[in-house]
Amino acid sequence: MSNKEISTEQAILKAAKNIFIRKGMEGARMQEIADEAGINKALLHYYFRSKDKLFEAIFTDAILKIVPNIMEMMKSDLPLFTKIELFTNNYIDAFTENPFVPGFIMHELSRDPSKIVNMVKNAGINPHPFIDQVKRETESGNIIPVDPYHLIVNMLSMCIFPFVATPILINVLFNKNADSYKEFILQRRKEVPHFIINAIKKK
Amino acid sequence: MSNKEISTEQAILKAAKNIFIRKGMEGARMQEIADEAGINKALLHYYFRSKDKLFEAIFTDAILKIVPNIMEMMKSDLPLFTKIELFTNNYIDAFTENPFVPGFIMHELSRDPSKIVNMVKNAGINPHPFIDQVKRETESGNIIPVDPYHLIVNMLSMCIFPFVATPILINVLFNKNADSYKEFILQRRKEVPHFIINAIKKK
DNA sequence: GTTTAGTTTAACCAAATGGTTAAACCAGAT
DNA sequence: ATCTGGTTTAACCATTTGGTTAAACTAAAC
Repeated sequence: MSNKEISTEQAILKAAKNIFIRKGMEGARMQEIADEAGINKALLHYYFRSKDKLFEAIFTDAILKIVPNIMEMMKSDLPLFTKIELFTNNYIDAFTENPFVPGFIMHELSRDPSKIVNMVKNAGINPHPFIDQVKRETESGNIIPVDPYHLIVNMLSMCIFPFVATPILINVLFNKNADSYKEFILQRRKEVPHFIINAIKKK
Repeated sequence: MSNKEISTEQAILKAAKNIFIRKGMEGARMQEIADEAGINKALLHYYFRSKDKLFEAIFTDAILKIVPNIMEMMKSDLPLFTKIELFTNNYIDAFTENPFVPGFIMHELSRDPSKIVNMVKNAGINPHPFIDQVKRETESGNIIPVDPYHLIVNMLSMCIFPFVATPILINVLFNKNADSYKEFILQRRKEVPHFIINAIKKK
């Protein structure tokens, strides 16, 4: 495997990522990807065999950017408020570094839900330790009572949605000021856990 | 315009809605829509001229299901906590009645952001009365200090995301139990404003 | 019955699409 | 120089796609 081969393959992956993110699986055209990679279209098939397989490579890479360490946090014995901070910070950090991922996954979620569902399940995500902990804290009277399922969904919502809705937020909320939006996203890291903890903290 | 014509047009719209929601604009095939409507494909062009125009009709209808009365709420003089309840309840009710809308809009948001941005702006959505109100309440010391932009985004996130992420939630959180998910969605109407108000209410 | 306007059909069209093929190219080894 | 294996190319392929066309159909009006 020569150095030149890695370069062509990487060029394809990079171009495919750009096009698939912008156009989705159905909207992306192999010729377009080849053009962006600066190669002959037949090479896409030489290296990746089919459009499906190329897409799979990009998509799997995207998913793997967010799933792995969430599990460790879910299983740990850390205090609830610390967990909430870790959970939200982990997600927001991962999305800040890879801002295309949430929109990409949500886009594919409507096109082919089973694939994403299987990948998330195969990653072994198990929310029950966290759910049990929220229940215990509620029963002990340590927090304002909250249904753990709603708490999880609220946390996910506030982490993911702002990245998915970027164009709307920039244009409607921030008057087309992308810098304001960036500043806003940086603040999310602190504001989201703060908001969530305030919602359940006894005073 | 005969009764028969309305029927063919409606059959097309109904079938197109189903297919566009499932497949998106790029993934939907005119022959497939025709098959589902039980008509000859040429009729799609006879009635709607092109795939774009047919899609436009479906999409505009979807957007109009959620935008209009949010404006009235934003401009009113109601107390902040009441507004939060109205805002979240309005959204959740609209999505409960039209569960395809959030996913459909999010899907199109990645494909063609400018269209959605323009539609939302043309609807005259102006968040500033609400933003000003949150600022006043914060300065008066009536609520826990919260940045109004983050508050708005949190509210939108918690209203919209659970509908977009339906397949993930049903399969990962609710063990494929669609009835549990439905129950969960019904609870959202009360849980979301409750959570939000708890987060900013002084105790 | 004929005429008319609207609706529908089957056949057709040109372009686009993902993919295939075989030859040319390249560089290292002999 | 030739051989070899890997890479790349241009041409080609069959199918699909959104759209067009002209004829057939339908029902109401006269």
